[in-house]
Amino acid sequence: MMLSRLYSTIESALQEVCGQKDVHLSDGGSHADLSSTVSFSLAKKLRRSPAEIAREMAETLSRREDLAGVRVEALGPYLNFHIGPELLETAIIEATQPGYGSFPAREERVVLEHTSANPNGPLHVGHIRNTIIGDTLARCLRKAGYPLEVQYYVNDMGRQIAIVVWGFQNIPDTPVPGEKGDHHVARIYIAANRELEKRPDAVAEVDLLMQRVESGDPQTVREFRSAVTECLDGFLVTLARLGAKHDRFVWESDFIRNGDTQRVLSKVSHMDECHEDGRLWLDLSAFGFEKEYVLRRSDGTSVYAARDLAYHIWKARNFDRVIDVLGADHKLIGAQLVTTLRLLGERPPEIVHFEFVSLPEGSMSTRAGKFVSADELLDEVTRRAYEEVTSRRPELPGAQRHEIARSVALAAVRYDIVKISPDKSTVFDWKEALDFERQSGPYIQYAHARACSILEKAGSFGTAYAPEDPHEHALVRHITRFPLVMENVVRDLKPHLLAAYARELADLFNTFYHFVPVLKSGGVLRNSRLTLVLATRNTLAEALQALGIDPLTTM
RNA sequence: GGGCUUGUGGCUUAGCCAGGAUAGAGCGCCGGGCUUCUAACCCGGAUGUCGGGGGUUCGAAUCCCUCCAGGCCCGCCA
Repeated sequence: MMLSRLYSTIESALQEVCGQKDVHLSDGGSHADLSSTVSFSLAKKLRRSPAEIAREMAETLSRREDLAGVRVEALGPYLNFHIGPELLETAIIEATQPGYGSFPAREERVVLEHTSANPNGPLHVGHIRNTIIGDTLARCLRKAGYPLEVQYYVNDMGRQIAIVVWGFQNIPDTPVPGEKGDHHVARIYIAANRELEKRPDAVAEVDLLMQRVESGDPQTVREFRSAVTECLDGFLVTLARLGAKHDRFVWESDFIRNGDTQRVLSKVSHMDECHEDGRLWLDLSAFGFEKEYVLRRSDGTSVYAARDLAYHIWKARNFDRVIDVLGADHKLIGAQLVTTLRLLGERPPEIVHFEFVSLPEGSMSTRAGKFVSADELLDEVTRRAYEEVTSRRPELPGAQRHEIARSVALAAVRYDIVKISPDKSTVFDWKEALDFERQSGPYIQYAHARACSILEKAGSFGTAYAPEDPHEHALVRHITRFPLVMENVVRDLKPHLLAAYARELADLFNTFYHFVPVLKSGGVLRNSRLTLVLATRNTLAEALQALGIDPLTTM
């Protein structure tokens, strides 16, 4: 908080001094805490050299009361701001407190939808990119003080589900002992698709199921519900293993049953863009959409887009900020949805799109049975983590080794996914998934565990702030930036920024650890270093928790 | 064909929206470091036309145009 307030103080001081709004203020990199390149743009206006302007501005700014505690200096054309020791000391002490990086409670109610995979087979390594991005954002939003509800939108009446139901009716099913519901549903779904390819005539039976479920035929509704529930129960187990929790599961069919879909369709029918020719569709070509946005079929049944519209109107009216995490394949439909909601005068969602995860042999497909399931991934990574823990800490009891392995595996999986910017498509790689070294979740956990170990051995100590080593200063500087990073993550909805921050903090701590003795130092130096270790430990823990990773105290 | 998006050392990637100070990392490679607070660690080295070309600018990985390559989308599916 302190640093972000300082940022705006410096910004307005600069604006006053140079008389323009854009003051080119940015992170000072390795040169300073903050720096400005405004002298370049002033140089042209004033017809004087940038360095000269910077020097004068530095003098003026140095005399300002509101910048007390900040050292301003000109280095060539650059205007550098160095935050003074008193301010840093306050920030470091703040960083030792639980909840560092959190903000006071806010009024704005937020709803975040993530994962929402079709219940026709287990979550795979593509789906969990959605889960991990979504859950990390959820944790960050909560930490940032927002009242948040996390929702899973259950697509319980799509064609895929009709195929599953048809499969349960028509495919001989031999139970597999110990098989999870979602894997069972996938087995039926894959077999049903194969069968339907052989018997195209049976497709009409699937269509009939879809009509019956929309009209509310009790028997069909029960069969759909039962298939979906079986799959969803499997999802719940996987989601729990991933550390992700939804507050509410919203069933798509509810928006048919409660009349919302009908209501939105009748509202839409009065729009200028609306056309009815048996079907009901919107012409959004004025907004750059070539394709017709069909909402109701000629047989009278609604299309996914119509139910989605009803769902989003419901969210818009009950929350102040609506966030969806969706795959890149939903970009077009998402943009159409946003445009339509705007035309209807409803609050559109902020959509976080993530690009696809594919396998080395090509794209994943539940229908074709070509996917690596999240359960498989977690099992394998946990197995490897257990091997690793056992070879490093053979003296620990088995139960504890299993517990550490579980946490390490989750850290590896979550971090491996969240560290990559969502707009990069990726290829799933077992070697990378099983890597517990640098730029991994376990690496950051390890730094945390090391800090814990020092603090445990230290016993009680007095708080102090007297950094002298460059490694200490670097650590201090990074720790004080944490609240700014959290603010950026929830503003821009970019969880990978937090992943990068945590890894950098671990890097700096490990270097500090190597070069700077803590327990062996004495007097105020020892207390100062222990305070810094405590601040690091706490900041790492806060960041790890926001990433959904357990801050292990030993590993 | 049209739209969206990505292209940064051998591989993976940050930085790009809000243009500036030697383009950061990791893996792999080469060479070092455990009688010292947990070596899942640390230090040093080699490796870069920031996809190609043009433009804007005092200054471009970053902005604009264009071309090339990959991914996604373009259904009365979800």
